[in-house]
Amino acid sequence: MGKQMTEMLKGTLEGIVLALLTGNPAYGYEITTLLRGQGFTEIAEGTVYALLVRIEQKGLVDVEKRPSEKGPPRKVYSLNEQGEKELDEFWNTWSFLSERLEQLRKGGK
Amino acid sequence: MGKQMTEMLKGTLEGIVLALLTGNPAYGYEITTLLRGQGFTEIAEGTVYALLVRIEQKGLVDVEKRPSEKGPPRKVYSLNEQGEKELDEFWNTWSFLSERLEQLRKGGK
DNA sequence: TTCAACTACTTAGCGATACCATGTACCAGT
DNA sequence: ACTGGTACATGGTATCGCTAAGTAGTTGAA
Repeated sequence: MGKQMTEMLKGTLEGIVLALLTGNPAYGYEITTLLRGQGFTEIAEGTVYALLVRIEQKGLVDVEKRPSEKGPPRKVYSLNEQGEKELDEFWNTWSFLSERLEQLRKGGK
Repeated sequence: MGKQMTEMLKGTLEGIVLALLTGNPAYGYEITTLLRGQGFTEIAEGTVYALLVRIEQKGLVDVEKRPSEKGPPRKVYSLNEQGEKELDEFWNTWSFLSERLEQLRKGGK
């Protein structure tokens, strides 16, 4: 999708992942394929893992290590209370930006 | 609005400014106050000027220097053809991201 | 058994962008 | 002379996504 998308994902990708995790614990590789399946075909694997490290360090998710049948053990991430709070704020920020942009698109000054 | 907004503006602020400039040439200081008036109260002045330098170097805008009655001369930016093309692409990228996010918000997997 | 392919996670270095802080400069009113 | 509004510029910082490469375990085909 190119450079524009790369820049636009900054700040939103984290929210996207948090949203994916709500009521649906998942591990890195799974999240990457999920994202790709939703059209983010060019998401770099390393990006997702780095993001997961970040949100873990920020205390937004709980982590549990589980064995896999076909590869190294998985690190399963689940959204915790603080993560839900962060996600709420994300949606607020997103809504604000989204509304401004839609207004601009309609030619609203 | 905080750190979340700062990150989210990366990639979108440029589009916002390009959108503001469509059919409406403006100078830096004016753009800054316009943005603040539209709710982006925390936009740093330096950010806008740096962005304007950037889009000028990318050839998205034409610049004209005009004297001001109350201060140093203004640099008036107007969107050119290439800028309109870039703005189109911006809206495409934005639409894609926006749709994905709205789907996520509705709980769509 | 060796090798490719898939699963699964990690990390060092890079580029782009917004922010902070500060500085320059011009003008008006007090 | 000083303050405040107008107008632009810049050097350094932090964040975040990408690139590229590596480590490791499993499976199945050659």
